[in-house]
Amino acid sequence: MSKLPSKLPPMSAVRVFEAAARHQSFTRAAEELGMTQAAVSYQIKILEDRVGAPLFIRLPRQVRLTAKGRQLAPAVTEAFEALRNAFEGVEEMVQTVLSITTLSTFASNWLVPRLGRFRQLHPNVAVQIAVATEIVEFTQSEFDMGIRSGTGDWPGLETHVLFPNQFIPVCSPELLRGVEVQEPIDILKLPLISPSDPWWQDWFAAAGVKNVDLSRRPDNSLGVQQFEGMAAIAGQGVALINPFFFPDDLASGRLVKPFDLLATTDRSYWLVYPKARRRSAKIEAFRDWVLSEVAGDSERTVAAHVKTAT
Amino acid sequence: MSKLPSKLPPMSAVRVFEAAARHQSFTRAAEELGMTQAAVSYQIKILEDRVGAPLFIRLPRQVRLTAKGRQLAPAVTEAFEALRNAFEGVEEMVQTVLSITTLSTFASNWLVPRLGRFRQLHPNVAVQIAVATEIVEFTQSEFDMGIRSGTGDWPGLETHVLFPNQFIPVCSPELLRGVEVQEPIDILKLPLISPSDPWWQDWFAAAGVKNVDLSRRPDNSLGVQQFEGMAAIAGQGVALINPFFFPDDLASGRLVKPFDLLATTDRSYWLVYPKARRRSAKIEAFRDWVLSEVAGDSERTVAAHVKTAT
DNA sequence: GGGCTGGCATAAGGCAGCCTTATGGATCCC
DNA sequence: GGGATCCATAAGGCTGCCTTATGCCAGCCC
Repeated sequence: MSKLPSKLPPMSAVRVFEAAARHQSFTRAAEELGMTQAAVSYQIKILEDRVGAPLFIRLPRQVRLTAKGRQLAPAVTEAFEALRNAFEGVEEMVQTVLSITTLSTFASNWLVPRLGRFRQLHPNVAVQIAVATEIVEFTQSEFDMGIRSGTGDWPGLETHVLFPNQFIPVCSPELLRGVEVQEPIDILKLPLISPSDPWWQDWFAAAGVKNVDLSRRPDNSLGVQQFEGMAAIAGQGVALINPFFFPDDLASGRLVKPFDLLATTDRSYWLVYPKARRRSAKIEAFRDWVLSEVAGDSERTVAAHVKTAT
Repeated sequence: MSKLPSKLPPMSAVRVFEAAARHQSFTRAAEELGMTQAAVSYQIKILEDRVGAPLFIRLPRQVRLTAKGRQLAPAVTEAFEALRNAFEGVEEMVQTVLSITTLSTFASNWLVPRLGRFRQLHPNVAVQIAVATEIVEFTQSEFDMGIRSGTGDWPGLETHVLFPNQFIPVCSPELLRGVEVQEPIDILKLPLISPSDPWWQDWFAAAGVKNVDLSRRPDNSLGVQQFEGMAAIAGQGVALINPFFFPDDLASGRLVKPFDLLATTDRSYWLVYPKARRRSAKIEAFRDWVLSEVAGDSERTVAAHVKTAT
């Protein structure tokens, strides 16, 4: 006798009732719902049994709501209208909002500067960018896509490689003035922005310089390539950066490469998203756009190399 | 691209989502809905596929709504609340309102005078009485029960006989004053309330009086036994009435029976209702009460006969 | 008035969707 | 570290729902 939430009747039957009440006709309700008239009749009967009273009076060639039916119909229609609105709102959000988790420098030095072009291509998609320093699990977050650095073996994810994780020392042209830098080892004459960055060891190794001890150098480590690049541009020292992130600064000469030697790694930057959602229109759109931008980068890089070669 | 009403997702899944969102837990939602946790997980996944985005983030030992889920949950809960209210309202109406179609005299001279006792027995049931002169089809109306006169062969209906349709001439004692009424045929010395009533023929036949011509008498026919009884009480003539309808008037002597001869018919009064709804509590209550009242009538009738016999 | 049409009811039958059981993984807690 | 809690997933069975087919009833039209 307590106030049990009085189990709701089967929702499928309620939905059929709603349509039938609106149309005052089982046949037309069946059409709207894409099922047969017999199915509507069946579902209405289910509901009437459940409620314990007829909801329609069966007249020749038509049905009419009973008092109980009339009491029920407006509330049910209203409730379904609310549900429809709610789901439409969410579905619009699903289609138009694309949230992506990225790495800091990728966001600031690659993605954000280009986003305007994506907006022009897809004005109906709003991109929400979240910067994360650690890899974000899709199962434990609500991002649609992600930019990651790694080797690309993430089970369950669709992956697209963007460009390699490679490093080259850069600095401002002013920093080199008056300093003789002929061999890679000469770099050590200059201040390093992040001497504790392990990739320095790799670069020196690639340059044939062994046993470099950087541990005693003052560590100004900024942690984020973007800031290291900015520090280098400001003449504060030599930074080890990924040239993909500083194309304009390299092209304009704000940053110069004392040596054309790249330290490569086994890691790359990847665009990833859950395999299960690879069919989503907004995800396809963003993926295609990112890949086309990357392709443009490569062309420009090739062009730059050609120019350098001449 | 037009504004299609964007098909709603399966309602069963929505209902599960509503409970899960409220509890922030699949397990507790399953308990509420009386199903297993696996079923909840399954239905949520259905809905997420349908919506195209996750609605819950799966965290260790708990789930949390995503932004989309949070957008959806309140509206869905509200809609279901409205549905619950609507169905509760109707169900209360179903349980507490009993509508019955009756014959006019049965209502005025039998049912209404006794209804107070039913109300005392079942204060939570409100009886709505509708008087109809013709038989009302249950399939084309919304009555719970009916009082009918007939032979009781109505397919699909549960029937309970109440009392026979039988007739006896009655009049006010004043009408007999100074008139010699020894034999049935003497009735003809008195004015008849409804001489065109065919049952008069049957009564005279039962009394052994043949070929009575009442066609030339003025027809004051009132059509309704109740009124005919009232006219008789007022001394306007002899009425042919069913004694079950005038127990008090007969007991008090406001109406007297010149002869103790009943004209019987093959018809009776019946309490009927659709077989399909025979389990309804209010119907059972009303049926039991009516039958007990009828049983009381019979006892009183027997008592009266005994008294007459002594 | 007889055929035709439109609308709902009902029976039979088949398939799919839903639910259950069982298990595994992950984390929290004692 | 072991147990408990909570969710995901696979396998499998059953039931519920939908379809097809048919019937009935009443109105309509020629």
